[in-house]
Amino acid sequence: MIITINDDFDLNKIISSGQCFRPSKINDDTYRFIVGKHVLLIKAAGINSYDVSCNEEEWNNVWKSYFDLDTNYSDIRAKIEDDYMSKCADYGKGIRILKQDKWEMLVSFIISQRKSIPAIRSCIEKLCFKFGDVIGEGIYAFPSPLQLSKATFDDLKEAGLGYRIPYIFDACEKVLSNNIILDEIDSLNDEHLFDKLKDIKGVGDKVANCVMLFAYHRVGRAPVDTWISRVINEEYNGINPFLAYNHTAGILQQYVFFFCISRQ
DNA sequence: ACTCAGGTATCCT
DNA sequence: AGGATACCTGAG
Repeated sequence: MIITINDDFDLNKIISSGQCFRPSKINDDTYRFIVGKHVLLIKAAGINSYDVSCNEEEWNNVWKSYFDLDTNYSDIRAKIEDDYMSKCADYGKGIRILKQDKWEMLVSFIISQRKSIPAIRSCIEKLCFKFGDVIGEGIYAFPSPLQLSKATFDDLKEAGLGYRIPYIFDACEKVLSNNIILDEIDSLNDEHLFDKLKDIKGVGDKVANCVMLFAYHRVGRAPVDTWISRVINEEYNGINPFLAYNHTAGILQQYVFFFCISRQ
């Protein structure tokens, strides 16, 4: 099926911007995304048009919101009045903030601490392969809380999780016991959601903000990692520029982050 | 062999 | 409250 997207949309930048770990480029022009048990193959098919492997119903019900297609990113870029931020936004034009699965983001960003992006990807794929459902030929879903909770300590050690293993078990336990209901806490305001996520072991400020931005779509949150911290110090005299952007801080953060990792 | 990676918990003051 | 330190493991 051919679909049309009239706003910023760059598949390569989206999967390279550090917000997701499983989506991949599977050949010269086709990209693969996975949401739950849905697998999407998508490739450019002309100006603003794309060839997608799903039908219209699935596109409307699953992928439109996943790609955040109701938000106008070119408008957001146009309103930036800060030179450094504008430079990053021009460079990152086409990035969108994906609306990803809450559990997957929680686990993924707990794993992400003190790991390189290739190492994070490798860990996550191992977990999917070992504990996730088969959803296609050689394609595995992200494991559910119950599926992950069945893993042994040694299983997770083999997957390369290291000292994060107890963090993952704590997340499983809190979710399975309904101590934290990931869908329900979506109704909380930013500060309360932030605190709730940080109740989970291994979730600090940065991970909580990433989960909020990439799963709960709290686009006002701008996670501060080593790259962003460096930018704050080197470009903004130690004063966090994202705090001034109430409702688009997270989007700008992605432009800046992508700019940084692309030029390392 | 060696450093560093999209941080966090813990232990200080 | 804020600073220092240890931490599993893989990629470069």
